[in-house]
Amino acid sequence: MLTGVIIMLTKRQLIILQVIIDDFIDSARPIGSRALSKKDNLPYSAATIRNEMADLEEFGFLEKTHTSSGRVPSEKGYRYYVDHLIGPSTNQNQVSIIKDIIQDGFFEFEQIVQMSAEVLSKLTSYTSIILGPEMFETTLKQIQILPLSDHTAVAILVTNTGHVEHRSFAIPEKINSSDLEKMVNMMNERLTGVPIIKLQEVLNTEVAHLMKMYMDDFDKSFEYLKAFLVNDNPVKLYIGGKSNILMQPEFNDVDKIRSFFTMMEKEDEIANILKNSKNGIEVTIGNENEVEAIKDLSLITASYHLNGDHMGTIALLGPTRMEYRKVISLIKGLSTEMTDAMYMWYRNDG
Amino acid sequence: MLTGVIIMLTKRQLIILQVIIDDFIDSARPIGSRALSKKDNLPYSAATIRNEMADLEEFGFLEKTHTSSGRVPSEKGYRYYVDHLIGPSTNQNQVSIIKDIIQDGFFEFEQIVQMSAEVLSKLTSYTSIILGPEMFETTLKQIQILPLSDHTAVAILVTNTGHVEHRSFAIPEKINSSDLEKMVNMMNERLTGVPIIKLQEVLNTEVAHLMKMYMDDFDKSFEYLKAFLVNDNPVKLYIGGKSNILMQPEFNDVDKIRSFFTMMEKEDEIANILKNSKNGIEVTIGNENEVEAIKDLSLITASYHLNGDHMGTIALLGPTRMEYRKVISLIKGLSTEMTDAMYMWYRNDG
DNA sequence: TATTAGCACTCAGGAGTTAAGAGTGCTAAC
DNA sequence: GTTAGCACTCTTAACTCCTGAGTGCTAATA
Repeated sequence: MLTGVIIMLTKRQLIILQVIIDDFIDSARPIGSRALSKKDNLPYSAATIRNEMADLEEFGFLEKTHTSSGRVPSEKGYRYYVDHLIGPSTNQNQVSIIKDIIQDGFFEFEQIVQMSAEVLSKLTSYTSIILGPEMFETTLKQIQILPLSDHTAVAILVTNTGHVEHRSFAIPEKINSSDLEKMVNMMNERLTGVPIIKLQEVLNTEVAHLMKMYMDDFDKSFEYLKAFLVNDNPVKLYIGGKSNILMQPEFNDVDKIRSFFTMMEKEDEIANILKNSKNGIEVTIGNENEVEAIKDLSLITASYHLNGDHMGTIALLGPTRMEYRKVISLIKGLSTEMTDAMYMWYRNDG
Repeated sequence: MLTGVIIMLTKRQLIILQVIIDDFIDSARPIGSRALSKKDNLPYSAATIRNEMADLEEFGFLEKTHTSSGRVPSEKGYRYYVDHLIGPSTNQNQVSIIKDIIQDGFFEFEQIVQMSAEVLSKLTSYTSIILGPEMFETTLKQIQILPLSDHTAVAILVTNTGHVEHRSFAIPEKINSSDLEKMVNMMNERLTGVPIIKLQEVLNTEVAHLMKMYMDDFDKSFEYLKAFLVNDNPVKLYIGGKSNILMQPEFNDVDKIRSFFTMMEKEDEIANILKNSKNGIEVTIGNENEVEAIKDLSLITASYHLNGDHMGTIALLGPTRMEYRKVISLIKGLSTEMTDAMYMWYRNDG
């Protein structure tokens, strides 16, 4: 394989490479010169194509599975294909499915994300992963504590984005309902409008000493409440179509399936991969991935934004033999939609 | 195979049957007379055991995979094993793992159920499914509508069990915030304490005409609100360890894996199976299952209760070669715990 | 009479062989 | 520069052979 050299492909080589990759993406089977020469858009003899294929292999764009097999795209081949051979394709009507969901307006952002992940995986038959959104701009709207019985209550937290979290807890013996009410009022006074990521700070400085006045066994309850308010892992991962990959012929092997599912269970690791993705759309093919577990898969990521700040990441995970053209346009569309949706949500921030 | 006859097994046959099934549950491999005769608890020659095995096969408790293979338990064999050969086993320390979670008191019932499902599947390496709880005794505690911006708001519904649901929606143009407030007050007045399953009725009769007074484009908003309050599918399914079955050697075949995951996606169907399960613990082995998709699996179900009313079902789905002894005691323990937990939650119903 | 040893028989599964088919690389002709 | 032709390679599936595990039956044994 020639490396470190700028490779100029002839027009014919470009066409042949494209046809081979398109065919392989479609069929998942190696293709030979004879079969290629029969295709309408390739009016060359098998021998000519064989020569070109030999060159393309020398350049590193194609591979053989064994000495006398047909050719298969290499990772470098996919890279070239993604970078140079796929023009802009508009899956406008597919994007509009997602657009409709988002613009319905009746859904909370979280639901939108979940539904987008599911639609995305259904449209592509790959596994979709959406990270986010980050909470930079999210502020606390209201805290409410609602007694359920003499000794239990549910705490409800609402953000300006319509995100709701809640947790049940036991009311400490010494606290009566009027104490509780005062406490909540006090917290709302101090915490409303505070960005979620700053909650911990404000809680520790401003609120802690006030709380002490109301509660005798302050420590335990405060710690508990803090754990509720200050979520360690505020950025959520939405996964759609985990079992879609079972439809892909490359997962015809039980071990591969096993290792895929094992990998998908490590949500932290996946979140990390997505967090580190750059702005804009990014395609990482096979061994280009740094994480061992997905070195035989391709990952497409795109970010969505708010006022230029990176808010989250949309991703699709599939075999290296991926329908890049379709997938890229779809993800581009979705990230635009989600950026718009973010803007809509935060626009009239009360 | 002899059927319709009461079969009396000799003591030795019972022991042999038990050892064979125990061994197969452990190893998943057919076992032959020679290997059996070497076991400590079977001081008989291979020939003797062969004769007994032939009888057990004639009775229908054992099968051969081919003419000269070792024996494997038949479904009838498992049935006999479950009904007569497994004494009470107490996995007390395993049950206590779940007990600790439940009794922590800090979790909402829903979380408890989710965690139980996960622990159950982890302890067993099978897939756990928990249905419920039913809402017979659940009543509405509070409705709240919190404006997020000029034209969006989030509605929050809390039940007496600490269950919280919420949904964002667009505020109709013509409604101002004081209208909204009145409306919510009115709904709380009328709906607090109403059982969730009767919400629809009360909404249609008592609340509908009152609402009309406040809202001009009443219909759309009312319908939307109703859809939120009256959840079509109030009984939820919690699934744990979906990919656990990949560890089972019987799922060494991609097609089986595929059909399993396809089946698991049909949550309605699964919910139906569990809904129709009887009170108490129930073991359904292979073809005893009426649903086609699980005819080569075993399902163990147990119900949990409140004041004698069936509230929900705990289930484990695994290969017919299941660790029945362990699993049954575990599920028994869990259903007791969950019944207790239900009682705790509803005890001080405010 | 119940148990056991012995032996012929069966079958699954792995190793080895063969044949067909798809595809290649090279050479020579166009 | 392109193409036809041909020898060669390698996979895959089908077939055969062989071994080992296990059985059923019969006759000997306790």
